[in-house]
Amino acid sequence: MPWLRVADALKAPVGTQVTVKGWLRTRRDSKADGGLSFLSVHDGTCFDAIQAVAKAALPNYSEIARLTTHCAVEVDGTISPTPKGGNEIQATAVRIVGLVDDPDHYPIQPKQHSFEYLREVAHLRVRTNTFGAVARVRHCLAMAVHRFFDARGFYYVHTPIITGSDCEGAGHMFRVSTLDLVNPPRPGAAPGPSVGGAPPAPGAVDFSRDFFGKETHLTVSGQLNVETYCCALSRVYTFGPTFRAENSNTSRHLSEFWMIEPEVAFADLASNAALAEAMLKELFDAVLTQRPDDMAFFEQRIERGIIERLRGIIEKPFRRLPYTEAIDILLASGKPFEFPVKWGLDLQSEHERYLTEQHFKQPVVLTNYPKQIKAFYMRQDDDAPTGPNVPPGSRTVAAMDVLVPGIGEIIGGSQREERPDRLDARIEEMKLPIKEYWWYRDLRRYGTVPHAGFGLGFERLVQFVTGMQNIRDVIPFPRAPGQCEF
RNA sequence: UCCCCGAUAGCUCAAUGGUAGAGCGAGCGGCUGUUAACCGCUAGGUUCUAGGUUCGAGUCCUAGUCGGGGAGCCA
Repeated sequence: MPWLRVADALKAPVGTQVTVKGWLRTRRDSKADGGLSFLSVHDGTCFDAIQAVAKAALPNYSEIARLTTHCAVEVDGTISPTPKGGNEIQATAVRIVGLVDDPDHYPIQPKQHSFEYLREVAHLRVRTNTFGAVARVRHCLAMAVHRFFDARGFYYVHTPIITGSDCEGAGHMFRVSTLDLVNPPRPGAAPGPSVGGAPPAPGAVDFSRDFFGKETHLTVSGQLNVETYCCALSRVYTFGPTFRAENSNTSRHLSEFWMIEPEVAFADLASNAALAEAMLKELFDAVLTQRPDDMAFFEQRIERGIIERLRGIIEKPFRRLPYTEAIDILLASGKPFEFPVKWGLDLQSEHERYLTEQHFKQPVVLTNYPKQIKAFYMRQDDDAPTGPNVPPGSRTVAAMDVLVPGIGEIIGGSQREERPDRLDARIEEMKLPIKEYWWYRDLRRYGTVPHAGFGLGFERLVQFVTGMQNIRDVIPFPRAPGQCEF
């Protein structure tokens, strides 16, 4: 008999002889027709399980009648309609492949479990409805990302995970080292082979003897590297893991997460924002059309209205809003914010939430932030901002944040500073180690072009699409401070 | 990292400083084309960890670990 995925067996014509292989969700027994068991079998190929009907006449029925949740089985049988509509399998054979040992203590039971509990059994939680659905939606989004960029002539660039520059500028980094932590080499200590690099300061650890001959870390962003490929291939993107050693304990932060970073040559901030908007809309559309089964589940059990919200976002243009105007709106709102609203200060969560959830009720692209609160590589705007709330002498940069209701910042990006003198001036101003940026600055010396890009937090995207509240529940094995089991 | 809250059976939760309980799940039986099934019986506990107060601590105190909500850092 042909082995069908459960997704295909559910659509197969009545009368088809099939084999399905998978795991039991539940078993229910009946004494009707001389005794039968209903086995709900799923294999992860779609949200639904298929019901197999096993009659007492089967030679191994006494074993079948003892099957419990997540026992592995192979079922041969004939596709038939159920009395209530839909397909089921009239089993001619049920082969028991793997039993569940000690079902009383098996961590996953046919009942609602809290997400906090399931996180402690992350190796098994993917067998549940919710985490199976999250896994499929996550895959669907990842594939849609690649399709979106491929269709527009972007090249997928594998930027390095290990970085030798500690100047990527986005928070604390994880050290990568093969040195002996207990007794690291120091100058003046027992001599050993030096791999290379500058002589260390007295008393400091001698990283010239480390694996790469210098200090190395896990990357906090592929952007600086991908800019080099952008300045040769025109349209590129990275999609890979990113590491932040920050002590963040929130439902929106991970120590290890995946980020999508496109970079486009001969592009300005406006086209950057347009790309971000087109991408998000296409991703939402992909999930709605390709995973209606899983999205129906999220709609029903995780967040009411999520499907309509995504549809609404696809249909309406995003709101564009310069930072200066956002300040005007916040000041005019009369809301008693906990943190001050003042031109030059960064917006707090409560301010962003007011804009997306109350004032506009839709995604908002905030642009042209004060230069003092943004990164060194962002392009300095030629025009000075004007308005009643702008202090004299203020300057902005071509930065953008895409804010969405519920999550907040989902994308951060900018047009990059392509003018060598202006870039150097910013590096000096911010007292960054200019020597470390030698190859990044070379891009401005040799055939510089305006270019722009952004970073999309993949897990935040999955969160937004599914309505899952905690980011630790949209990545298979979350890494967070104090959390690296599995 | 900061503020607030929490941790008791496999899971979700009760228990005035004085004998540790229920529902679900599991095992056994009954009933039923069942599908959050239903009914009965049974088993199931180092009350997060380490100290302390007390005649006596699940309960009070201290510290830690982990989890939740909010904030910061950001994606």
